[in-house]
Parts: sequence; C-alpha cells; structure tokens
Amino acid sequence: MEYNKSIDKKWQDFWDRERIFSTDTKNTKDKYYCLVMFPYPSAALHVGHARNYIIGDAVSRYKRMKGFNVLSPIGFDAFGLPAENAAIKGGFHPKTSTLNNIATMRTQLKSWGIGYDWDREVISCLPEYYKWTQWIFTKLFEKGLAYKKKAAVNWCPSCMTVLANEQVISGSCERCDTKVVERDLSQWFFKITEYAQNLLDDISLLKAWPERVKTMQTNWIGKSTGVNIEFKVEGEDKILTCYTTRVDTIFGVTYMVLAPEHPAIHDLIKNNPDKQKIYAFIEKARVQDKTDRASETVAKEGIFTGRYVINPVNGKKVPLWIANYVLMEYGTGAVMAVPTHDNRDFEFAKKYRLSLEVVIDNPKGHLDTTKMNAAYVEDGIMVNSGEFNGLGNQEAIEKIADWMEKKKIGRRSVHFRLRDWLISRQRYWGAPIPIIYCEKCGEVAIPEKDLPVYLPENVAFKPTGQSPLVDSTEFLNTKCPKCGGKAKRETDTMDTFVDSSWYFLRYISPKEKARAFDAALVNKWLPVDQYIGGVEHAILHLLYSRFITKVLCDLKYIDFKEPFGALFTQGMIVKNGAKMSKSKGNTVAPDYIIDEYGADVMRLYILFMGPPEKDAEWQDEGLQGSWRFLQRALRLVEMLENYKDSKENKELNNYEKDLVRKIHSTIKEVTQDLESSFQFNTAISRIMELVNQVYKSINEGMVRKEIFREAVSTVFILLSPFTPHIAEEVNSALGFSGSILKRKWPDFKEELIKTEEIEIAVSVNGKLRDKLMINVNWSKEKIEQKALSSSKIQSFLQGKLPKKIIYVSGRMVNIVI
RNA sequence: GCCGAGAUGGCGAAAUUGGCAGACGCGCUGGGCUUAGGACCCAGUACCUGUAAAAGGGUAUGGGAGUUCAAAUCUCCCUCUCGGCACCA
Repeated sequence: MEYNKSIDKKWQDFWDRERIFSTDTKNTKDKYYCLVMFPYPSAALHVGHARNYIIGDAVSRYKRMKGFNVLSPIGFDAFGLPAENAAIKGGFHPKTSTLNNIATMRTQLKSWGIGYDWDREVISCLPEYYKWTQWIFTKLFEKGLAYKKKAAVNWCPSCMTVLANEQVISGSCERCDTKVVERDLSQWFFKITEYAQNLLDDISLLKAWPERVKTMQTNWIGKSTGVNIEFKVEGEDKILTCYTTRVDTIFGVTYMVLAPEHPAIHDLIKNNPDKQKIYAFIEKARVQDKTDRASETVAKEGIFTGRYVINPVNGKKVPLWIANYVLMEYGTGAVMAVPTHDNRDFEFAKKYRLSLEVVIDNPKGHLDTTKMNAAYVEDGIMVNSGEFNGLGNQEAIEKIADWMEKKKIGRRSVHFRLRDWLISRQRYWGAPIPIIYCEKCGEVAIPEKDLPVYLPENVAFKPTGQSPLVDSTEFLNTKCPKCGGKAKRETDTMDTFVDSSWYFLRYISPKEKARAFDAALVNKWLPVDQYIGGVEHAILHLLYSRFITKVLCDLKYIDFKEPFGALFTQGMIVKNGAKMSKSKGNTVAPDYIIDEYGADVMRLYILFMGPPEKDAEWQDEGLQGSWRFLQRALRLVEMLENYKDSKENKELNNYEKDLVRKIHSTIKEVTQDLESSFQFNTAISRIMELVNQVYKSINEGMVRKEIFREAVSTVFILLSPFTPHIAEEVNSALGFSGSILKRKWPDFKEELIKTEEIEIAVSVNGKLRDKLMINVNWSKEKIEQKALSSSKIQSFLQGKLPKKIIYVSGRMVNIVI
C-alpha cells in the first residue's frame, strides 16, 4: 500500500457524502464544542494558519472517537483594513477580493482534510451576519454602554484621512510619508470599563485557560487602589484632582504635573504671557508615541504653567507643570510628583531643577537629597510627614488614607488601566454603525425591523483613503425612524473586533433569520468546550468576547457569563526566525506540500515539529521524515496481508509479551498526551516507537498474526486524528466498514503493561556510576545491598562505609560518601 | 519602557515535574541491497580526553551565584530572542 493524493480525495469525498462532520445541535447529549479562531481572509492560508486548524481537527476527531457529539464550525472574519487598502490601490472591490479569498481558503481547508460542518459557515461581511452585529450595537446603545466622546486619531494632513496605527511608520504616513498628527474626533465607544471588575473577578472561572493568558488579562485590566487627592489652585477657586497609589509620599510633593491633554490647561494659562510657548509644547508632546511617552527611557520634557497648587496635607505651595510623561488616559491625568520616591519624577526634577524632599527614609542609612542619583522606591520609615513620622510606609498608606478621608481632603479610589473600547472606524469595509443623527431627536439607533443598515456597494475608492461612505449621499441622507424627519447616517463603521466578539454564538443557529441566535440552543452548547487560537489574541479578542458575552448575559439573552471554558493558545510557525508574513516574503504555502506529499504528511509534520503551544521553526526537510514514517507504517499493512501464521502454542513467547506490552503502553501514553494537554509531538513519537518495535519483532519472525494485526490496527487508530486519510484507508483494508471515526478510541489494560524486572541507576555522590536490574518486589534493603555490592561501586567506596544511602523507588540509588 | 513567554547536540526537540540529560525525528558517518536512487534495511552519532580498539575518566541544558545527597527543573542577579501594548487581525 502506498500513500498518494488519490487517497486524500477519496476519503474527503467519503466524509462529505456521509456527512460525518455535520452536527445535529438539537442533540445536546455529550456535546463538545470545538472552536478554532476564524481566519481573516487576507489571501491564501500559509502553514502558520494550517497549524491552528490541524490542531483543532486533531482534537475534534479524537473527541468524536471518545464518543462525544462534536461541533466543529468554521467561518471568516471578513471585514477589515487590508481588503480596503487593496481596493484603494486600484484592485477589486473589497467584497469581490474577500469572497475570492474565502473561496480559495475553503478549498485549502478541505484539501487538508479538516472536518468542518460547512453548513454552519458564517461570513462576517455579509448582511445576514452584520445585521446582528449591528443589533448587538443597538442593544449596547439602549443600555447606555455605547456612547460618543472625543478621542484622538492618527491624522495624515496630506491625505486628509485617519490612519490606523499600522499605517503610521515611525511617525509618518505609510502612503505619503507626511508627519502624522493627533486629531480629536467624536467617536463611538463601548463602555467596557463598566465591566472591568467583573472581567477581572471572572478570570477565576477560567479554570482551563493558560496561566499566562490570565495573567496578561489581569495586568491589562490593571486594577489599582489608591487615593484621589484634591489640590487647590493658588489664587483661584479651582481644584485639580490627582490620583496616587503612593499616598504615603504625599508630604514629599514638590510639584504637580498635568498631561498635555488635560482639559483644565486652557483656563489655567489664559493669562500667561508665554502661553504660545506652552501651546507649542503641548502640540509637540501630543505627536509623540504614547508607549514612548510612558516609557522610562524616553527623555522627560515639560513646561511650567506659571501657576501653583496647594498641597492639602501641609498647605505647601508647589509649582504646576505640564509634562509628556503624564498620560490623560490613566488616573486623572494629573500627577503629584515626589521626585525622591519615583524615578520618573526624579529624572524630571533633576532636569528642571525642582526641589527634592525625603519622606521615606532608608532604614539601612539616611537618605541625603544632595547625594541621591536615583529615587528611593523601596519600603522604609516615614519622616517629614507630621504625625505619621516613624511609621513603616506600608502601614502609613492606610493610616494616611483614613486621615485624609476624615479630613475630606482625599478619597480612596479604585482605578483601572483598562480604557473604554473605541469601536468607531473612519473606514468603508466594516459594519455600518446603526445610528442616525436627526435634527430633532439627536442620536437615534436604527430599530431592529430596519436592520441591517446595508453597506452601499456602489462606491468609489479614492486614493486618499477616506471612507467612501462620506461621499455617498444616497447612504448619508435618510429619515429619522422616530419622527420621520430629515436625518443623516453615521458614516463610521465598527471595529472588526466587534464582529469577532460574538461569532461563536452564531454558529449554533447560523441560518436564523429572525434573531441573532437561538438562545435556548446557545445556552446548551456554550460555553465553548475548547477554543484554539494564536497567543497573539491573548488580550484584545478574548477580552472583547468576554465583555460582549457578559453584556448579553446581563440583558438575559444568554445565561452564561464566560464564552470559552477551555482555551489553548498555539505558538507561531516561524521561518528564518521570523513570523511568516507576506511583507517578509517568508511564507510557506501548503499547496505544494499537499501536491507533492499529500495532506497527511503535512498534518503529521506540523503536529510533530514541536510542542504546539510553542513557536516552531519550519524546515522543509521535516516533511521527508513524516513521509518516510507513514510509508514505513503502511508497509506493515502489506506485510500483515502476506504474513504466514506460525502454528504457535497457547503461551505467549517473550517477543509477543513485549509487543503486547508496547501496544498497551502506547495506547496509554498517547491517550495521556492528548488528555492532559495537546502533546501531539510526543504522542506521535510514541507511535513511531511502536512501529519500530513491530518491525523488530516481525523480523524475528516469532509473533503470531493475531498480535501483529492488533499492533497494526492500533498504530492506525492512534494515528487517525493526525493522519485521517491514511487511517481510513488502512481501516477499510483491515476489513472494517464505515469511517474509522465511528470506531471507539482503544482502551489499554494496565496489567499488560506492568513488568517485574526493571533497570535502575546507581550513583555515587549524585554521579551515575552503574546500573542495576532489580525485581520490583524486592525490599529497599535488598536493593541497597545489591547496589553496594557491585564491583564498580566498591571501587568508588574503597572500603569506606557510605554516609547515607538514598533510594528513590523504581528509579535510582544514590550513595553518599 | 510596561506586560507575557522562551533559551537544552549540527537542527526540530524529549525528560514521568527535583532523581540515569538528549526519547522520537531530521542531518551526518559506515555497512547491506540495488543497473541506479534524494528509495529501502541494519548499525553508529553531545563535547573533550584516552586507546590499536576498548575499558575508563572529565565537561555539558544562554551566563553568573546559591539551596540540595541530587538541579534543564527551585531561588537571586545578568544577557539575548519572540509575542502583545488598545485603529493589523
């Protein structure tokens, strides 16, 4: 038997015909929802994508054989920037190119033998899907969870258009190289911050998520508890509130800093003769990259406002500055600066010669402001802090907070790093935000009966990159659904992350016309039992999906709080040390591999190349190994057919016992590898070992046909989640009818795995010196005795008595001398 | 910069979670088979030292310290690589 392409086709057609992968969602007994992150149809899929779907397919096939009623759907995250860019460059309409890409990808996925329920396919750029994305928007809007506010965008003054972060190349427009500026636009947000605490608390429900993803989400939400403190502006009835987590340093404040975006600045500097200079500084700071501004390494820059504020705890007057290192997005946009105990403040104070005062002393030696060359950020003893002197600073945090609350000069406050989700995009290729602006009624959401708001298809793509919706008068002008008066449509579209925040619900009832999903069924099928995708989605996509799920739960559309019960994040496949991308030109197309070797060779290699959660380097040569192994395994099937059964006695001989042991231990280990985590690489290596051993025992000619047959059958049933086409072929050659997926995953018998005789290591002072065959029933004393009596060990002992002997059961003896 | 992950032979990796480092595969070397093979079968393969060949030593899991009878695994410090950082998806 030889593996070739016709085998792939034969079994793919068979699965299709028998509808093996179509799932009856009405039957919810033993349900198992296996979900892979749906792809963005950029162009053809490369082997990096393939890894995701192959892992998902291996899991879903394994679970089917374990008797689960598996649902494995697929769809396409089809809105997005690249298709629109291509259209602007003069190519196809985004819809055409996207649907073409989808057609290619569909063919690819099928040619790899990935088993999906294709009747459930969802495509997020089609009205039957985005109608419901819009519906979700209106539900959030009704709930007050969607609102408008001003927010900064990247603006190219030459193209007169908004740029995505990706389109800004080191501060300049990717298209025309003009310096990009920040510009405030009124934009739509989802109030995810209202769910910050909730999203944080429920991380504890995510038992089967990787720790690292949970940590990243926790840090992203970034809860901190501190105190809001009100500083009076000198000579005015104005108050500036700052937020600090280090209220213990409040007596050491020597100046205050505002973010350049702070709304109070305008008023504060209106009488300042130098205000033009200040405005110039603000403009400059706002152009700087935000991650740079927040980083400790980038030069701190600031300007004095000419005003002073009063520290409420001691009445001290301190100067008020504006600086690039303060961000409006976090806290209150105003920071009390304590240069002696914060490194950024320290650097800034040194640069602008602002004064320093120590309020937390180092217990190991007094701090001297004239000699400090960095802030003292460790714990210490309170000094220069009035009645709090002498306390430990950790203790003082609580005491000072109490005291300030009593005196009504500060309030305990919780802050989150998480910001509201900006969902407006000034682009064409996305779901239109279903809002109209009525001259009388203001912002009005489109009622469900009028959804979807169709994205007009007959539009022109100008090279400026401005959304064509702005010029489409036919789209723009409409009537108010409330009063029937004149109204204009919102021209922004939604972030594609909104599309992907609920697609897993749509799969359950994808054809549903009257509602987004069949809630009763969704409640039975979700949470997803296993979600599989790239670790690069660890924060945004997963957080947004959790948020939308929680909102829908609170609105009583669904009755579960978390969408994904278990999560597996696979690593990237890299080539020449870099992530595969078209721009780097290092993608590996699977098509030639399928052509040359067949789908199973590619699948096997991708699963074998390394642990699936880690990045792996693609090497074409690896395919050879998989090819060779599969051919070698197939040759066993031929050998079996021609095998002459020797007339054996009833007792199994040692070759047979060993082979039976190997069969059962392989089943055990492969099953464990799949159950505990997705260790496909080691599972496959164990099957390789079994094949090697079958060759050995058959070459000896001492094995009866029945056991040989069991070995071959085991090899292919264990391989079937990984190399399904070959497995089906062998399965039918062995005389089984129907799909191998309908057979049960094999069980192992523990008593057939056990052995009496094992080899253990003997070491002296931790260094391996000898090996020893022991019987597992021997006592500890007997084993230690045997170890000591070996001549090799004796030569190390040189007649001396050992200090100590450590015996690790069934593993080793260590003799300490 | 912040958050997260990682570093083991020539290469991809394994190591029962503190107990024989390098399973399995690639590559390479030698042999067999073959008209031929980038096919197949068998054997060998961390490094240094040693030897005619062995035996035998010694050194090794990014670097440095530490804990332990015993460390790839635990602790501290350092270096480098990768992912995310809110308008790529």
